[in-house]
Amino acid sequence: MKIDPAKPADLSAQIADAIRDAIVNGRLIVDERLPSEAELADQFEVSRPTVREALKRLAAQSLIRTQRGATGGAFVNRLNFEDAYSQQITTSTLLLSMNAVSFDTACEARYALERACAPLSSERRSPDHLATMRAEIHRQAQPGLTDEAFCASDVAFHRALVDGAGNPVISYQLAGAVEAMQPLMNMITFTARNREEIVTLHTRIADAIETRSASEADAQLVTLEHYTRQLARDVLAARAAARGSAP
Amino acid sequence: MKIDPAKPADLSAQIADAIRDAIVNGRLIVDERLPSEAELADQFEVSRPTVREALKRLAAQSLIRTQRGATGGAFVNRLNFEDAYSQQITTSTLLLSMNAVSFDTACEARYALERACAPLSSERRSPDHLATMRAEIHRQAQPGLTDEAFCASDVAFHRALVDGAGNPVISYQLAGAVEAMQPLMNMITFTARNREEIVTLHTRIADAIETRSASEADAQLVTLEHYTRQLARDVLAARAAARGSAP
DNA sequence: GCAGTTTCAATGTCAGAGTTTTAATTGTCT
DNA sequence: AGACAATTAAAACTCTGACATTGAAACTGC
Repeated sequence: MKIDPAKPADLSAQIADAIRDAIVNGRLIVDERLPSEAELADQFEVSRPTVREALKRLAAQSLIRTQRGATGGAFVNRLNFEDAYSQQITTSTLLLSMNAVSFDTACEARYALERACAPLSSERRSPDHLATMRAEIHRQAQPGLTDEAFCASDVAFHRALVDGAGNPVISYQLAGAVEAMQPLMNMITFTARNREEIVTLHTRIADAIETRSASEADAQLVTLEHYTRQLARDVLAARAAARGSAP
Repeated sequence: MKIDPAKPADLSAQIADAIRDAIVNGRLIVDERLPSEAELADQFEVSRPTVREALKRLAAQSLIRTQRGATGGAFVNRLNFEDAYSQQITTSTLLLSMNAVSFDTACEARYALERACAPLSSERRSPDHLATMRAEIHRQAQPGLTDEAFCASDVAFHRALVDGAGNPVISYQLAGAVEAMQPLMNMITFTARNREEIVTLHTRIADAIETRSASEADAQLVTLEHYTRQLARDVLAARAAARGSAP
């Protein structure tokens, strides 16, 4: 872990890569303390600011945490699901917004993955998950709700559905897909009439999960997917028409 | 974007957050150039090294890229799927290895998500994807293959299956789940006898995808999942027994 | 024995300077 | 005029050295 050929790229990037490698390959274990910045600077034969830049890179990925004081230093971080969630959500959001992924593609991915956990959720959901779903449905039926709040509630509902599967890996994988779509969903502003339809479908899904009928849940998710994608097509077509005539 | 209360945490973290916010919320667009380090230091009223640490944090997440020279500077990066893949794979790998996620849980997640894209893959797979799957199956049947190479080929096979769905969002979401499991898979070293069984199942899956029979592909994936999980249980039980008697 | 104080090593931050890279500009030659 | 070479300038990259801040451990006084 002392390799550092001064040839190609930034020193801080090379150092960060070396340390990251050591962590991923298990040469550095969780909660182990790295050498102090001064010692690292010595080892890699660079200055302390350069080492610090490398450490900041790792901190940005939640691979290490730092602590000040006499017994402080940089420690290998135990990556928790929460940190991973938020990273994944930012990344997914940017991927969707910057790569011009069509709403249709994102929608397909989301529902494909969500349907995958419907059977598991039917089997394992706790009363708590059901209560959350019911509460969100109730909120979605309130007439005064803003579009943003409706979409947030929509996300919460689907998240409860996913979490009901009781598999943190699936929850993690899906967090990005579901939450990252919220801004796109907001663009397809739902009218009051749309909401009724969606609340109906959500209710049927919750019913199916409650009675543990996986196939029914799947069927209702398919309906919801088709409905959402059709809605998006209509909105986009209307906008295209408006752009064609008005301006 | 000039907020910076000197109260709670690292300045570099605060600055990085501020800029990240600006990017995510679209106040900074792709390929837009940030102010130079000196100008940023001026704006935020900190020193240049502090600004640099903040920029390195963002660079670690592929949110910006930097370029030297007269027209250089920091530019908002267009996040591409490749960068997102590798980030996701590191994160997933660490999540699995450090959080003591059971092999069973990881396996369940992987196959649940993979089954979700079997119908799409059946419908859309190109001859190219089929060829890759066949080639990997052929490689897996070679007797001299090391365990590591077998597992790598296994990953390549499943990746082709996922990519066949033609949905980059799904591919991205699954890259972590599939590739991150490789180290775990390596621990469950396959004997030659196991390989035969797996090659048979892979062949059936490829056949099903080729003939576009989604239900058959799904059924074979279920079989493969059960087989893999049973295998893992056996290996773990054997190890537990060995630990109970020998040492 | 315990409360308060001091010590000290570590990170956080700063100022200033030199180095390297890169592109645009300028100048010269054909 | 157009093509190639030299100059210039802006920017990131790196270093040195210093000071500030923090927090636990050692130490002191009672």
